[in-house]
Amino acid sequence: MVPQGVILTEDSLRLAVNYFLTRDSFSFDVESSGDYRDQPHLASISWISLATYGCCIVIPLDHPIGTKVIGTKKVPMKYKTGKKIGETYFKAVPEYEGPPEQLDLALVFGILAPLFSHPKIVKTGHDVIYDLVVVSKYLGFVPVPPYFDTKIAFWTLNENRMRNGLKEWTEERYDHKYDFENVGKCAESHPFDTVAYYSYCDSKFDWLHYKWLKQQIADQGLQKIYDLEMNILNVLIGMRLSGVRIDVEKLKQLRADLRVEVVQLEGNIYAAAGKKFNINSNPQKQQILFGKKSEGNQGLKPWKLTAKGREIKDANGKLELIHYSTDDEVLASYPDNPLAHAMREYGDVSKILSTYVESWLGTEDEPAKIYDGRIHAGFLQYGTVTGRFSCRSPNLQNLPRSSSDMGKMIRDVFISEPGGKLVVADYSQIELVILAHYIGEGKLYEAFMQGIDPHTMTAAMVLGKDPADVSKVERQDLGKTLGFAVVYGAGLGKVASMAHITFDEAKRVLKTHERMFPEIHQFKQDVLDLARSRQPVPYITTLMGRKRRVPDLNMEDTYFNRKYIMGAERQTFNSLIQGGAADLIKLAMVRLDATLPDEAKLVLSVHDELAITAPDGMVFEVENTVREAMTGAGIQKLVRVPLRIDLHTGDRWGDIK
DNA sequence: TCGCACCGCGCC
DNA sequence: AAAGGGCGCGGTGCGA
Repeated sequence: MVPQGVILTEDSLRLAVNYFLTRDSFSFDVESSGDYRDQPHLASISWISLATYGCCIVIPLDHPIGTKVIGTKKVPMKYKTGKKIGETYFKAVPEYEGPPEQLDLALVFGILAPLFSHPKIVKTGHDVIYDLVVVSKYLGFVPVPPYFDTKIAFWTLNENRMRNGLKEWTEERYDHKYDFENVGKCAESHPFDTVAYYSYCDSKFDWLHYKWLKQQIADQGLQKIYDLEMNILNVLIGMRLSGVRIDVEKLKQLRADLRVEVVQLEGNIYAAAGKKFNINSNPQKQQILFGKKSEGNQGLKPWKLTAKGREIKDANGKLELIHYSTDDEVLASYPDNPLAHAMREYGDVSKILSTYVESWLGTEDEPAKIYDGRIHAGFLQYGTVTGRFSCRSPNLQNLPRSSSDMGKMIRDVFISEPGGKLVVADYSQIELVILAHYIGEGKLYEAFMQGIDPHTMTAAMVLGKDPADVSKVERQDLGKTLGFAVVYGAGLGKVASMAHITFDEAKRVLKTHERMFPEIHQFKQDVLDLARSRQPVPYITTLMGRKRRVPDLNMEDTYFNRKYIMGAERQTFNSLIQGGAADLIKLAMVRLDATLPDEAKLVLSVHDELAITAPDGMVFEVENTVREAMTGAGIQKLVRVPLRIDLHTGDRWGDIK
């Protein structure tokens, strides 16, 4: 007889695990507790549940309370952040009986170990990387692949759907709701039986979804891309566990310096405005900049609408000051206004201080994002519609670039492991490589084959010059801008402002581009036609078979729909390119993980860039491994244009580039 | 008090 | 005539 439900004895646990060991797959889920539940490498585990064919067990490990209410007690009131409101405010909460005696944690993981180390049994979960990282700590090893992730599977099947949570899908597919109190957020405060049922359902339904998803992935031709995603899980677990090392002292010094600077810049603003106001408030900025001079404001003429403002204008609504933008482009358009100037200076520094310094170091209310001298950011596979990773807690994919002073200071805080170096490699022109790969013969392709910089080639063709005669500015303004225009679908206005030319000039430039690169424009049209030929929902597939569905491509062509259709066309084409680049970097990561020496670690992935920390004595070996992983034959075979990387090695991220 | 919309902005 | 693809996050201000 195989046990079911709550497991409180060693015998029943052993019986259950013996049964699980005879199956080919199981799903599992952990409930964590403590202050670090959003940091899986630190989280404490209080429950674990497992489900497979005909069996679902729930193992409480450290639940503090029972089920029966025996009275009420008063506890200090707290904000959701965990901070106490004060010593004098209390609220009454139910008091529960003591919990049943629970199995010893070490014993449980000792018994579960053969299951998690089994090389044939699939371990599945919902956002399973979290659970895999949590149990790694208790098992003493990272669970052995193969893995399956139901969240990533749902996303692979429909990357546009925003709500891919286990709860949403369980309600949708089984019309079953089991979480009425957000138990997962704070399991330890809920009665024993409630958590037991919750944990049971998490595993049980994950298991049911798994069986369905597995088939769907295969049926929809997505096996190859899904396998790639699953192969990366192991890499991401490693990145999450090791994190990236931070020079905390340097960061604290930077905080001190920037705080002083921000105070000074605030003072400049108040002086220029002639009064104090909240500089971070847009409405107040709009009032002061654009309000009447006679009322003590600057009386500047607003000219750029915000997104909301454009919407209102389109609907013939009434425009007010709050619908006009105060962004940097606008501020820069008043070069003679001291307040606008002061605001620009302040914006730079305060943004960097709050986003990259204060929030990492933490405040009284917000916990720091640095633990043990490392940042353990989360790289999410299901975070984008194109197949790229997103990154959060904190986002390490949007640090200011080291070409600016501020960016250099921030990136200098990222350091290698002691006695090692950071090796950073990025693909050069990856998006244009993919474009040229698809188009084949043509000037862009030729440029790559001859080793000519593609932006230079673009500028040369549009200007009717030899590439050797193209100036730096022409390459940057014209070549690069047109590259963006192609890949992102930029319009006239954007091209004009990016290339620093007039509207009419932009029009001519785009016309010339179309004449000189007809194959690019033809290819765009072909991509859209192919996508539209797929019905009921149009889609494209990337280099490795990833799908991007674009329902709006189907909209009826009316005046009002026009902008949505054109937006959908830009998304479609960009997804082909951006998604292909994502395929390549993900494949490179898998290849790298398989060949990198144990002493070196992949620590960052930023779209087309990888960073690895390597011991001093192994730098040369690691560099070669990275080069082979990113450009070797096994990956080069995917594109007919040579893949190239720029590779740099240094002590700090800021040293590089 | 909190969740959300909105703005603005950092990156590729 | 006009059209910027993909993210996460900090801050403000509003309304539930």
